[in-house]
Amino acid sequence: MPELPEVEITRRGIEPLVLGRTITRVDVRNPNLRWRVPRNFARRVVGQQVQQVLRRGKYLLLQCAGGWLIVHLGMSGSLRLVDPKTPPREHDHLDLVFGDTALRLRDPRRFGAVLWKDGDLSRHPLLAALGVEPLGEQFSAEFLYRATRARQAGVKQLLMNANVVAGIGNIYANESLFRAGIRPRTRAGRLSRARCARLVAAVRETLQAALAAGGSSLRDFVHSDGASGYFQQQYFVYDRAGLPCRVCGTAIRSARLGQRSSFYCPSCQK
DNA sequence: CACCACTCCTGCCCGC
DNA sequence: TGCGGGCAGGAGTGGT
Repeated sequence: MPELPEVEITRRGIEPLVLGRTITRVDVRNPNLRWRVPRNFARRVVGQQVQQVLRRGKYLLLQCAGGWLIVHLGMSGSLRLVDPKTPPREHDHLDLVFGDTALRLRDPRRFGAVLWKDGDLSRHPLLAALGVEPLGEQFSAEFLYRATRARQAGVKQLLMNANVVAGIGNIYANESLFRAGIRPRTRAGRLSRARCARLVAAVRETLQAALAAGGSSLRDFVHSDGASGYFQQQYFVYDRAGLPCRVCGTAIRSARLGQRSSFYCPSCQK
């Protein structure tokens, strides 16, 4: 599923092809996404020129002359650049057409979203409360230490709290905690400064490694319509319950934590 | 506030 | 072989 690295790779992939271009047509084949695409969507968006392609957490943001397009891929969404004449396949719900090329959203589960916001984006309710970027400078050991004080929840739940750090999903929360040697259930408020530092470094390394893996497949990822979807990686713990830890061989354990499946190595993580 | 359960939806896997 | 049931999963929403 699209986690932050996939969203960033998508951003990099579409940026050179949509930057400076004007939306000439919008085809909404199925408006029933996370939030229903309004009837006046096309009217507001056609004629807009894309000035910047940004990412905030897992939101893709296309800044246009008169407003912003906000795109979220949910858990099964993907954006591809296609020839607008290419017949849409099942689940290809929406096209943003830029003359001879189109951004096509496919999203079988329809947890994704496409929104238009007139004018300014600051204080938009979806973005206003988002925490720091995990790959940004503000996500530091000291930041995490302060953010975790007096928190009773497990550190994994805190890592996945977008109001603290934006865009860390279940897979990378699990993987980052493995890299940091910290168990998912560890109470956030009990983490030492040193462990916070290790965790911050681990999150960065994990996301960067995924970005590097995705970067190499960027061309396919963005251009080919037939490809299966997101880049595959080898995970240390995610979805590996019962399998041997890649580092020490101990069986990976799974546990339910805050409605989410968690995976950890009982030997490598304490 | 902090935390939790619930919700949207489909593909996939399992058991019968 | 086909079908029903259960489940995963991002993140907003609403309740305690």
